[in-house]
Amino acid sequence: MVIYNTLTRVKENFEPINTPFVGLYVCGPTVYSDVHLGNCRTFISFDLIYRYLSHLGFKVRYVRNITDAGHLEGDRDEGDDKFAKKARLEQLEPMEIVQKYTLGFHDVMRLFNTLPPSIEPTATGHISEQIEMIRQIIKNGYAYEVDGTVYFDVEKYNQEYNYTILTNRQLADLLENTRALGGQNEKHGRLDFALWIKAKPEHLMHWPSPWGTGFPGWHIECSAMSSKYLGEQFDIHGGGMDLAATHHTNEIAQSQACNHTSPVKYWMHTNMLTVNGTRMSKSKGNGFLPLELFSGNHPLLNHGYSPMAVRFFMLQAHYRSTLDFTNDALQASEKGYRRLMASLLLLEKVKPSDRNSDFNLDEFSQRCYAAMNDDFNSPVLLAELFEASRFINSAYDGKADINLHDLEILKKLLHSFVFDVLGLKEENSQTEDTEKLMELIIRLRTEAKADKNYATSDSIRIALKEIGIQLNDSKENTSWSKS
RNA sequence: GGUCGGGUGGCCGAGUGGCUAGGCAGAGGUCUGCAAAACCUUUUACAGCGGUUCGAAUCCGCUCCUGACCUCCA
Repeated sequence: MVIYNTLTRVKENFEPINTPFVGLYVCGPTVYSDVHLGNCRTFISFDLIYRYLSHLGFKVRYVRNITDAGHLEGDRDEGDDKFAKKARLEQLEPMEIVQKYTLGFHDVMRLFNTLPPSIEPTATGHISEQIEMIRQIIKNGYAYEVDGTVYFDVEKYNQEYNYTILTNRQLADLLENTRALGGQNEKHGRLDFALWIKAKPEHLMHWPSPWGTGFPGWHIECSAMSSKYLGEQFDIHGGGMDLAATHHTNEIAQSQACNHTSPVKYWMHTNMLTVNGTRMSKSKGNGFLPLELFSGNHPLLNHGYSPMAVRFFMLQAHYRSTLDFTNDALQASEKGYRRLMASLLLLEKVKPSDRNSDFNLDEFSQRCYAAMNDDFNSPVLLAELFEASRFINSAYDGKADINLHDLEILKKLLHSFVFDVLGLKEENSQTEDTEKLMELIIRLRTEAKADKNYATSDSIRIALKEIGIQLNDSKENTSWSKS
């Protein structure tokens, strides 16, 4: 299996540090507002990665943090804490904000059928670990304190290590291009960033520390928590591409400065979700909320899309490509998703043949694994699955053969890839009452049709269509589905 | 300005030297009281110019367009 490593900018063979164990750390959300769809894409991408690694038999410890403290507005190191600011706005305690949006995040993740991480640590729950790490960095000579605030000394660090290793930029260029930002008069260097920030009296969230009362800088939490749960060196660290240049660059620097080891073997970055070609982001205000998407309550949407249709939409693009979010594209995915699921249902009804199978299962299986082994290429996997889908439909029609042995293998294989690896699931969970009511309505309509009372049968069909129920007439019977 | 990507058929989106990606839409067909749904078959492509090669969407050069990061964001 190969994984594209941002660190080296090539696909590398995946060899865990301590196989079969795999340490996977993903930067989670900052829970001061609703997660938007772009955030979800990253977590769905890493859900796929987590699922596939597990499917291959790796024992994965998946750590995804919750940032619930210390995340500043802008890069002004004397800025407001995002939680405190939002809390004042909503007249709530900061931890109420954290609780509200953490629960909302989990709800959305559940709807998208993502597996929960093995550990979901919070920044506020690891203040002492962060303080300890900062102390060690100061002790090692890569940070300094100014009036209760601790800064990381980037230029000092860069004398011994390569600060810009992840983005391959020149430090000199960065120095030239850095704007005049807050806290500059305290900092020794323009690129220095805060590890610990002195709390002003009005700050709601603060903790005691060797440097006085304050709160941690954004980047230190991930360094502290990843090393605590995965060790000083672990296999995979992931996040959105937007985090690479600043957050992840600083994480590497902090860990190196603290432990003198490169913390991560494979850095993986997911690309952005775009709307009309522009990145979906909180600050631009062009973000979709998942619930708007599910309900269709948004000016850009014709109707609501189910979580699985959206998940399918995201899986149809590779995680390192930008993905453009349009109504047409979603509609296409919705239909494709239904088609795939329909053929899986049909597979259960395929009758095994005595003759040789017309489907080469070995080759099919190999192609599926080859797709995923090539840096988790889910679009190619889906293309393979649609080949199987076409075969299933033919076999169901009696136009192709599959023997009992192969049929069982095919079922197992498809279930593994569709449900376990891609994390898709059947959504048509109807209540018993609905099921019985629909049986009744369909029976009445069938009777009307038998009497050639087409006015009645057609009006039933049209009325159901209007409330979103599609009747599917076939030779033998009538079934229904949500349209 | 610096760094790194991308430009693929009506839309989305894979593919990195020769072999139909796939999905949706369109067209034709099967089925049907009509229709829808479903299924089957199927047309349209690699931004432009030049080069390397027996052969390039794929490698190289130039041009144009475009995105991300460099400032909080997955």
